[in-house]
Amino acid sequence: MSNSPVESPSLEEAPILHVDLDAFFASVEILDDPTLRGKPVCVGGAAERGVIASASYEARRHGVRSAMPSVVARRLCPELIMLPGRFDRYEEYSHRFRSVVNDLTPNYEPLGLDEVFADLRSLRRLGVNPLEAAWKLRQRIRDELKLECGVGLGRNKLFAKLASKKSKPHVVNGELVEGDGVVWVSPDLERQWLAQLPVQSLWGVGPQTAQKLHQLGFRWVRDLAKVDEATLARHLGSAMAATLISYAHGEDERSVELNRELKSLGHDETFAISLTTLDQVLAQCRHHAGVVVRALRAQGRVARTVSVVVKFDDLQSVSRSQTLPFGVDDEAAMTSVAQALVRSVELSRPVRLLGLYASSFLDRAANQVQLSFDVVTGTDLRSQAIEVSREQQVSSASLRDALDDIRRRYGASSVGVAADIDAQGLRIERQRGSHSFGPEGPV
DNA sequence: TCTGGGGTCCTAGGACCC
DNA sequence: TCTGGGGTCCTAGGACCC
Repeated sequence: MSNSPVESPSLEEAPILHVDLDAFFASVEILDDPTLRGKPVCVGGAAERGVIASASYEARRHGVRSAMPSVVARRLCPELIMLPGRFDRYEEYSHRFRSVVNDLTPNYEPLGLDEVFADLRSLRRLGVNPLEAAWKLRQRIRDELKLECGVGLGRNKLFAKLASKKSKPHVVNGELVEGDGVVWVSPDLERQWLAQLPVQSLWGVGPQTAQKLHQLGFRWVRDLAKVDEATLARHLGSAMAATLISYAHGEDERSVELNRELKSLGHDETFAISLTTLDQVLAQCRHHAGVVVRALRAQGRVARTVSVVVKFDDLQSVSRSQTLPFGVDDEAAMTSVAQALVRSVELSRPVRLLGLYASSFLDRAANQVQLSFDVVTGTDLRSQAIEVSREQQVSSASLRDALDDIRRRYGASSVGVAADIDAQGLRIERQRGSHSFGPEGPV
């Protein structure tokens, strides 16, 4: 992989830049504790159900990778140092990282904490050379943050991202090979990559889609360039088919989007020991609701849609959601809705994960106006104090309606079951490996 | 070896309105 | 009496990304 010096692209040839910090969480931990340097370090859950979120290159030499179950990582590397993660600290570094990018151009789009895409086209008037800008950016990140990174340049997001991946260090036969630091995808390289890359290197092709494509006989990006779109759409859906065929021709219309609005937020937890009683599940709903409403308030948002996800030990998951006529951001309301939703799920097996998510956001201020409007139409208000208490009444009446609605949607019988379970306390007992609950016997 | 927690987007079907 | 087609919103599930 070489970029000869004469091949210095113009902004038209390399308008999109992608930066990716190396082993971000693990690198921050090493910066904060230099005694970790040179050791196999990773950040992630150490418990039985934990996975690796970030691994130092020393850990990667032993085969440890992010998204790998921690038990596997420990087997591959018994001396692995596993750290729980300090996400506030990573966010601080992430802000500093974005601030350095912002000095180059404000036209950037973050992806997670450790990546950004930037559109360099607005720098045309300044006579910016993309390769020089990329090297300078990389050097500033090294100097000011003491973090390593890879930078990719390309005609679009597709190639910029493939390039930054290529620019990074990688492990070959247990040995670390330095990356190039900055990679520009020249037209020659585009052709070479489109011909030689496996389908799973494309954005959006994960294990499931890769398997489907393999079964259809498509292993390489070049194979996808010859496919009939309608045929592919029958197997992957129309959006995925159109996207992959575009990518296979080197086309990617995605723009660098500034100031993307948050669309949902939530909290979920995989329990080290699965929950086996309704009381435990309801208590977790309350806990999750607290986390979610604090995040909502920090964003100045209220959410109209509340969703819960329950994942069982067999990894099967069930979701329930309800869209309210008003937004919520208080713990009691969020807890009520979450608990009503979770009661509509048949909890006959141990619960491995519980998730609670909020979406369909409204501005907090807009929501108050709406609640006030409801009040004013019905009443002649004489004081702010009364208005506030009436708002609460309206809100709780609407909330009652919403809870009734959830019960209605899942039928009177499921309400009855839920009520019975509630009254008697759900018991899930292990009986010769199977589970039963309440008076109903084995399920 | 057996899969986290933060998110995004897509699909399909049903309800409802015009 | 039976029937249309499009648009929007909502719900459940699935796949993917970092």
